Amino acid sequence: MQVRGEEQAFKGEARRISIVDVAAAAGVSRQTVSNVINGRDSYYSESTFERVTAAMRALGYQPNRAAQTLRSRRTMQIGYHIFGEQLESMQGFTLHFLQALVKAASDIDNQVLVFTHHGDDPLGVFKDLVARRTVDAVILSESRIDDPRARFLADSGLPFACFGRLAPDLPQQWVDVDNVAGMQPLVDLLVAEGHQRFAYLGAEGEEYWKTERLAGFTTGLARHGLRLPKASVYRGTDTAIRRRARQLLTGKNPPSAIVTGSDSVAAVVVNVAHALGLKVGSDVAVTGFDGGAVGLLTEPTLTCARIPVERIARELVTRCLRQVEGGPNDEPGLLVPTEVVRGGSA
Amino acid sequence: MQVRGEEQAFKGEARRISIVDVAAAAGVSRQTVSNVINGRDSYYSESTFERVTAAMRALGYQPNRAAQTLRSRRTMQIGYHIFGEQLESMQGFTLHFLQALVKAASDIDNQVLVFTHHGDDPLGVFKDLVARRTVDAVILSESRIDDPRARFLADSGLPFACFGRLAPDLPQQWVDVDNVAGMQPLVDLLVAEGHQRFAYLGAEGEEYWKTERLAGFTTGLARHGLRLPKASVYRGTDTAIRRRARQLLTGKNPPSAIVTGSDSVAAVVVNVAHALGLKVGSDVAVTGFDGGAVGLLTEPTLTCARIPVERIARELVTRCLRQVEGGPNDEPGLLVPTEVVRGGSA
DNA sequence: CATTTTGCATGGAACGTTCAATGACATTGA
DNA sequence: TCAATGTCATTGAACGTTCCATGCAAAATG
Repeated sequence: MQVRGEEQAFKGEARRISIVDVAAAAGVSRQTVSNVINGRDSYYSESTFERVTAAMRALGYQPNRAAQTLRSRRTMQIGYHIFGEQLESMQGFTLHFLQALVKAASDIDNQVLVFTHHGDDPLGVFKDLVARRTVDAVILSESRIDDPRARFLADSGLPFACFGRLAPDLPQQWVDVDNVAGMQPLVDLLVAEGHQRFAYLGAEGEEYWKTERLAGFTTGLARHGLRLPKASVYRGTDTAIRRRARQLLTGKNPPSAIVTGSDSVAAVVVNVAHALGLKVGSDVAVTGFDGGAVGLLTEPTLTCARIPVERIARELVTRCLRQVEGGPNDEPGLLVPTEVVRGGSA
Repeated sequence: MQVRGEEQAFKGEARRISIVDVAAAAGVSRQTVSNVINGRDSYYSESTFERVTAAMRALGYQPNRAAQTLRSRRTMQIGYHIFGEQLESMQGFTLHFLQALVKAASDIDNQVLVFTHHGDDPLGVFKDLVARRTVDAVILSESRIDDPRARFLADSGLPFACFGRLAPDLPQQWVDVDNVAGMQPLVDLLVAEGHQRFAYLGAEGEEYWKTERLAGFTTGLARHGLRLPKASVYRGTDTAIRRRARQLLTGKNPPSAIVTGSDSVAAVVVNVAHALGLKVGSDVAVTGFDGGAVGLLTEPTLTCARIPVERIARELVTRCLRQVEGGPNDEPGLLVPTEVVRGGSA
């Protein structure tokens, strides 16, 4: 029926060493080893701890996840759901965040399972997830204010948290970047450098973060008593941005600083400036918003507001797991401040 | 010690319905239900199959993964390892492939766990993976000819497969795009359209696929008795590509078709052509190589050689799992042909 | 007819861990 | 002194499934 290889054969497989082997080696019981593993430190003495850990190391023992899960009902796995139809401009960022998430999870001994919907039923994946309990919690990316995925998970009782805003009746389960406040330190920096004439360029589209970043910039300027003329603000496609940047920089009374809504837009602007023979950083300042790989590939590197993906990932993971443990769940949604990355472009 | 929420409390939790509930409802034994679930069709009759499936549906039963894993030693999970330091240009593609992988895995009831190395020990993740058996197999991206990860996994006995080439002593475990042959149909297409003067632009770097695509293009031309002058070939950064494209298109005797090594390079070329007032597709033809989201965002959309990520993902998954099942493992590494996507750019 | 095979079904054991209850012994307090 | 408390450790049971061996009637075989 079932063809079998040589080394892989089910029976022939060397019996994996288990907790009882460790117990025997250390001269204690199963449960004591278990207690040591799970750090229930009031249940064992210093000396047994030493002996047990020594035995574990000596035998190269690692607890079996399936057995732990079966008994404790914790999978130590977190689901991460991404959309199928991601904008090209978002893909780099999504991967960047995914890495941070994997890191944050593994720091507390959890792993990340990736899901994406396919087929007609966008919630199908989640139904399965709920029924089989193959993850302890779920993290959603790009959540909208009224996200059907969040709604479904809330109803089903599976703990979750979102990267993005969420409806006010689910006030606890989201973490997002503070786009508005995030612009302030950049503005402060530019003003301190003596810049007076500003322009803003951003990607087209009605996503809230795009409008927020622009809003953050204008209020940031207002704090310094400066105002941004309508003509100095533009949002459009990459090509349009390119054209517009050239216009701005070659026009009379050009801006001394161009603030952008994302690193990729900033990269385009840097390119245009170069093409015009301008020295970015001295002739004209350019700032970005993201802090991913793009900003490191420009010449000079970008000065930008960096989205602290590590912090956000950590925050999402802990929020999820707090729910899993049934801990208090009364913290509000969280707006995380950005960090200023000082590159050479401003 | 451990604070508990109301609904989440461990004891208070409604007992999940298990295989014995289904067995009782259907009036058969545990084992029979198990046989039905696992499709061991020679062990049950048509009528019991009906009753059992009816009972499963009625109770909303889904087998518990942890219990299955514990007993059968199969996690139904595949690990996917990505590098931390991915080039910006690769990120979009990596995510694209990840989605295909998740799809391919879930089609055969498997899930994908993502790993990335962090810290000093790049193989640490894999050690853990091997010891805890939290996945049945691993898929590696961007494997090099002599990849230490592959070497380690081969030694440890954990089944794996790579997206990319691999050393000849591990001849079975890789799948890759046929970059050389992939260019041929594009060339055929362009020649059939009457193009005679070609140019090639590609990204800088020594990765084998970059040189292969260029090689594929020149041999493709050779088949039609055409030769590509040295001056018509260029590889460099985005900015350099932009400059070079402008040179080519504004020079005398400009190429009627510009073939590129990737969609993102093609997008840049399309941009330049637009800026020069040329109509892409009629004034000048441009082709890409990838078939991801980038090519759909240009105007017109790109004609390109599409990397069949779905096929590659499927192929990798089946190769892994065949090893897991101990089946024959004697197929050689696989070069997958590309598909031509006819956009408006050529 | 006796025997083997086939089709279908069953119950006990095991996978490796954590939960829950209990125990032995030393220390503290009245 | 005796009970109460605290510290450390142990044992039996359970989590929910699949493996393994076995059973039994009907069908096929010699």
